[in-house]
Amino acid sequence: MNIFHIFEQNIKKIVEHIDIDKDISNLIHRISAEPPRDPSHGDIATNAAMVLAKAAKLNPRVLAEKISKGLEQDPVVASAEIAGPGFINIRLNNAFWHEHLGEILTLGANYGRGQVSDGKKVNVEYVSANPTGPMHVGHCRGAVVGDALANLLQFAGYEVVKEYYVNDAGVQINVLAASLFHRYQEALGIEVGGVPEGLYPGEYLVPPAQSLVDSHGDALLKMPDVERMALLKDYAINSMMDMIRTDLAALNIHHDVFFSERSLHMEVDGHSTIDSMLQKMREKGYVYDGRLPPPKGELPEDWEDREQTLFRSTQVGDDTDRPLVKSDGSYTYFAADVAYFQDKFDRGFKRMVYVLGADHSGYAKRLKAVANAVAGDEAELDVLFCQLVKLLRDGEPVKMSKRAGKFVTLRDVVEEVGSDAVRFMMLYRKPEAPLDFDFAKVTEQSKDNPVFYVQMAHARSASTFRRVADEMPALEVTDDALINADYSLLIDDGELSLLKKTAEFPRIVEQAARSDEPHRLAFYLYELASELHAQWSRGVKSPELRFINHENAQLTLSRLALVRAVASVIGSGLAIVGVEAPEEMR
RNA sequence: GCACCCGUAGCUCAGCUGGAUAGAGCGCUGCCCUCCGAAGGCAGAGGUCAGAGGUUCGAAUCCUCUCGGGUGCGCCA
Repeated sequence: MNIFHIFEQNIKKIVEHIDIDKDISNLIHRISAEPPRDPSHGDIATNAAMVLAKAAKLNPRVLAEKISKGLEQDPVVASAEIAGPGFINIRLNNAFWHEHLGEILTLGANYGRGQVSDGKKVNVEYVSANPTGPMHVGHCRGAVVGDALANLLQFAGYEVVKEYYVNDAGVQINVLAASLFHRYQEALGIEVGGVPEGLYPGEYLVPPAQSLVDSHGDALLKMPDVERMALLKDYAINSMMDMIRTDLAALNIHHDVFFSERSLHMEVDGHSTIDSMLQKMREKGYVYDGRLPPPKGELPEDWEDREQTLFRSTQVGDDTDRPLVKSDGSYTYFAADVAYFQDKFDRGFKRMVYVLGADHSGYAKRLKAVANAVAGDEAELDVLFCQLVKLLRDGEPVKMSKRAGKFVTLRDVVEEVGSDAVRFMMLYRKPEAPLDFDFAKVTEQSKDNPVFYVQMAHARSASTFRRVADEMPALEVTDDALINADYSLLIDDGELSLLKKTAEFPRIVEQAARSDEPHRLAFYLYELASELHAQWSRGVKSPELRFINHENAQLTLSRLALVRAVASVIGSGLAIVGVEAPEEMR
């Protein structure tokens, strides 16, 4: 399906038949077949001659001559010219591209699918915002990148589970419960004054408090402390997670699994998941009691040197060993994380992807260490970091004050600019680079705005089909008719160039999936849209190039086939990105 | 002090894991509809790829160092 792979294989076969004394088996993998940067160089370029020249003791151009002879045996190869330092530029004849168009249409939504993996289980964990309040813009980027990556991997053939790690343990949840209780008392009309220092001041706890009153009345006031606290915690976590799920749904994000940190701490028959993980790790020699050197740089005020239970992560690549047990005897967040990874591994995942914010960059090493200790080379772990998003309005930074509780929520952003614009813009940059997000620009309807530009290409395709139904009612434009159209009528340079761009899709998907870089898809979609708009505009100037030709039904049909192929690929791409592919712009 | 990320056109950024003359959008200079295919298209100007070494047929890309910017550095989650 990926035509570049096909030719790469062909080239490798040809090379094996060329007489070279030296063993070249360790060089073969460096041979590549790629679209040349400059399209005038042809359809496919290969570096084979340059890679092998030394071993063959031949001038690269001489070796290239031999390889190109072999390539020209292939009936679909129109020419194979030697250029520059020894590149071979391959030009394929139109018949090849025409046949490929048929393939795109036949495969439809499956074109480009399933190329990287054969159902390997991957766990993609993303968002994982603390359930102590609504999601703010800071969460947005990781959420979108993680979701698009998961879609991409799924499309590429992995069996993907989208997972959210719910940090529903620790003191923050006690604070949340206490904050809810404060609002609960307010809702009952009890004079409690303002929200005390240290509790969450946000108003988002007011509605859950009210519904707690509706369902329980003042029953909580009479409960024993322990019982009340337990109820408040459950209630608060559930309310917050409901709120978060709603926010995520507005961004077209739906996780398969919400994994509770608290469940790792819960004891069954006297021991928890973390207990047994610790036991296992102790047997493997990764857990010991010892002292940690004080941190470098500024020493924390309450630093005390003490013996504690440590994880020997330095043995598996970390900079320092990590504490597992706090001074009050409870487990650290890190301990839960080890158990969590163990759990993922036990669930059969061969690959774990963590999408984290840039402020967690220091966490990568210890996560990898954990993976190493738990799974050895049975599973791999990748960490993706998303840099910060700078919010702008007409070029001016949007002021946010955390102290006043006046941060921009994710919901604010989605409601203002829409899920499509948010998602596309978050992907229109590589994740490790900071991102400017200007409210004014992303809602603009012009080519200045990539979301709009790509969506319009899809809408234009759809409108072409609407129009042909209107203008040429006698023409039967069915899927069958398009698949059986006479593609040999497509000979215009612009049409061929559009077709070739479309045919790059499987390759882009593969590269993006292999490198965990969903943003490549967004850029590709922009390029493809641009090709379509360009061809459309040529039709403005030269009516004989229009997709719809009233005098020539056969030509119209074959051009519509091309348009359908483009729309289909844009549709697949946008689905991965998680953005709607509209039938019309409004 | 240490670790990770970033530095490419005036601005915002791509650059296909080492390939040919480094690309796009915005901005700038021109051009293309007297609606029914301009929410668009075409062309031009604009670069010491932060700097210095190294690796090789070949470096924006890999290695080392320097400079500049960001983030994080026990018992928080």
